[in-house]
Amino acid sequence: MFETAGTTRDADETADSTHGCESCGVRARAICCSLDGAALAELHRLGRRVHVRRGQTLLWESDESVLVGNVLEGMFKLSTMTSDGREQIVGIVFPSDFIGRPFGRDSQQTVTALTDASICVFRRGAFDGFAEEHPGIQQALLRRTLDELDRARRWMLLLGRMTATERVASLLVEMADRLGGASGREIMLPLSRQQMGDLLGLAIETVSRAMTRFKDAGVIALPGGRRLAVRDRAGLRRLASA
Amino acid sequence: MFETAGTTRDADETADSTHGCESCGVRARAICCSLDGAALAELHRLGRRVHVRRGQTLLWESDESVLVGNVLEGMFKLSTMTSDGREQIVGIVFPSDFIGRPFGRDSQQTVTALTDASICVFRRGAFDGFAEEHPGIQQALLRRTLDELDRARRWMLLLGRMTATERVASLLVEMADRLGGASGREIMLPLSRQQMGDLLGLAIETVSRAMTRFKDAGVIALPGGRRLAVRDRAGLRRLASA
DNA sequence: CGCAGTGTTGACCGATCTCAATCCCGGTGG
DNA sequence: CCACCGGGATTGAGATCGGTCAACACTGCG
Repeated sequence: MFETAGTTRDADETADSTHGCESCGVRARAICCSLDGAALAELHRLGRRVHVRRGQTLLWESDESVLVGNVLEGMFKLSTMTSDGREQIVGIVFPSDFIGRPFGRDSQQTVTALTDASICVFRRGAFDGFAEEHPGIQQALLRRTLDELDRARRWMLLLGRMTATERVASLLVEMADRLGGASGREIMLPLSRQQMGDLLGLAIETVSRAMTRFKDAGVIALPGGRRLAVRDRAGLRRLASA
Repeated sequence: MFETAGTTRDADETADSTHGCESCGVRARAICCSLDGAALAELHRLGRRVHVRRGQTLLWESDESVLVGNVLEGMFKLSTMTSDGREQIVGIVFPSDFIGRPFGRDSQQTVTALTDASICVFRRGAFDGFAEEHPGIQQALLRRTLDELDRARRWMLLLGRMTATERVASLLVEMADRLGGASGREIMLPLSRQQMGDLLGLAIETVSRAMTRFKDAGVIALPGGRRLAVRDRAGLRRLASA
């Protein structure tokens, strides 16, 4: 579900192209790492850097896919909704990850910033054209998409077959792995309880109850708000089973 | 979830290469459609045609991904399991679809034939090497994988947020669209009730109950066994909501 | 200090699961 | 032609997990 750890900084809504790709923080990890100088310069001319605020939506489900891009800083959620408004988060996007649906088609998900964020965006048509000319980009995208598909399918097991306890524990383990580093260290959850519920297919209260049970069992600590520290990683992993 | 309609014929377990790609039934739709004569001949030399029986497993979850291929005839399921044996079907594979995980990595799913089937298989290493040399293949794979990812994510909405009724109705609608053609026509479900449950994240009894409710409501007919006729497609679609 | 938004807790309800009995269809053998 | 058999499918009864509704607590901020 999660791809790469990343940090968030202040952001504003201006667009600029003042920085070259050389200074780009995700240069080595994003799909552009497959490009050499000339091609990179060409791609650079097609893109611009955009800052978005937490909560802002970049693409709407079933609208035409007008833009694609790389995440530079911050995190996004991908979500879909039923016609009556039930929401399911289908992916979390981290810095260096790719956003949007290249090659025709409507966007199948809504893309919303979970934190203030900055991205390097391209008009979809222009990007498609560039990709046609540059197999390296398609190759990089392919590998990324295959990984993403594996992750989505693993999540289907969670949604279809796991209990609430297992789901919440799985999420916390993944969070800790991604954001936390050493055990015992405190991390800041990037998701509200509601968003955790939307990701896990659970009601907000069920998420909350599971977490207090884990806290009472001494497996985690919740110093308040979105702060989390994993006390017993093995125990938590056991609760996640899978 | 489903990609292409297909038929099933008798099959045996022998492998052969007697037929050229020209006569291949999925030539126009599989990823090899991106190849010209010479490259196609080269790929043909790497592959062989294999027949498998219903129930036979090609790849096991978390084993090394040793082979990939194109489905010629028949259908497969992709599935994952929890450590204690709960199963989730994460995809159904139809003729002309691609099977397996190219580019390193373990297979993340078990691939099992739902019907007698035949496929055109390659050793994964050999296929990877070929793909490196032929961007067209990677491009075709990319488009396919993007579609598959969209489908997987749509299914996540079903698993995470839909009721049992909606799930079963959604599946039947999709089945009818894929296999049925005209409304009222009878189709043969490729899945047992158990497999429908494993795909929908439901207990077998829940699937069965939903179907009899649909039958009693006159929306579908169940002439017995795996046979199904959709009587009121609009009504069924309404039950599927989404 | 109070307000608003978020998170927690409790009580209750209902959808879905589980367990178990029965049914039905297709195939087999007498 | 029919009785029997086996496996999948259906049906029923009861248990349970998670959802819903509602009250309350906490946190951060003006």
